Amino acid sequence: MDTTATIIQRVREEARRRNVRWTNQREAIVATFVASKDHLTVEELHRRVRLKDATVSAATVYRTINMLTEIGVAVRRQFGASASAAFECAVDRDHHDHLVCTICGSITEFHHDLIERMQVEVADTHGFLLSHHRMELYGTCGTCRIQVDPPAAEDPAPVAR
Amino acid sequence: MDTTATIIQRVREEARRRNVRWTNQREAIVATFVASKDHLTVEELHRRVRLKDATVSAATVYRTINMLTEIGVAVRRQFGASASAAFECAVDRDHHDHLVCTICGSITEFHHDLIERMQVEVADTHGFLLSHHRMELYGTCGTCRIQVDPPAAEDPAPVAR
DNA sequence: TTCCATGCAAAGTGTTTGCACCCGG
DNA sequence: CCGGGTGCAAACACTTTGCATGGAA
Repeated sequence: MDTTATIIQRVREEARRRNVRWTNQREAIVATFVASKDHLTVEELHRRVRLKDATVSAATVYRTINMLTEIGVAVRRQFGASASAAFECAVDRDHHDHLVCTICGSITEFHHDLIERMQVEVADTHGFLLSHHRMELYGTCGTCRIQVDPPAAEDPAPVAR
Repeated sequence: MDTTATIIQRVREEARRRNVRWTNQREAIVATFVASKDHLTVEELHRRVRLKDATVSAATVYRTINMLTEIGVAVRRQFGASASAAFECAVDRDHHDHLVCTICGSITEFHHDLIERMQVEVADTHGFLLSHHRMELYGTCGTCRIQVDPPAAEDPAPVAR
């Protein structure tokens, strides 16, 4: 089990190895990022970092998150048609895909080994050497289903599409 | 089997039903779009439309492709980290997912029923009511594998990047 | 002291929109 | 004619980048 501090330490060492300087801004950004367990947009990450150090600019957050993505500490995601990218910390995390609620936007992670194996098979069948994939399932989460679909539904069914 | 003309006719009727006017620009854009069997960006579609009618603006292509997407004639896709969206004609096409070659960018469509069923199952397990999904498999296509991985490689390997 | 990193603002990209004019129904 | 459609340019949202300055090593 890695504490936030341990992860930061690791990133710091990786940075040193690459002759990347360790600044206060990076410390603040990385600390905030690895402490966040959800999927963050740059804007949200910037907002949280500002609480610690109000001088950090958005440009630096972008530069830092890109650096973290390059060294494999962050993973970039792009959900739905949302314009902005979301990032999640990749340290000590296994590969997974996402279920996205189209009502409330909540994100649930899942891993399905058989699907993964079949994806390799599909790639194989078409002569592709699979390197990675992107799979997002969109729908209505349990909580929203209850609110959208009241228990005693007497309304005519909505037109399918 | 539907000819391009038949499809245009259908779109035209759908437009009339919605009190959407049929202009020369729309005729040109829709005709070009349904005749294209590949995945087009707006820029590429605009380029092709201009060959027929040089006065059509990009704004109109955006407005028209958005209209086509709304009425279900076009489907918007977003491959990889590419900034621009790709559109494909949805008329007379069944649902499918994509294999994308990360070397040459070629796109292969596929459908795997078992995967689809398991996706529903995954959603179910997490209390989600699945509405749609997005699945793209990235890798190296057969053609590129041969060129990237030459049978008898005598050249020094290029620096990875 | 040497460069990399930063903040700022400007530039870039892909897409949307306000507006005056145009034209299909 | 009437109201939606169009071209143009400006606005937009997100992200990157040039530049002068600042700070880590």
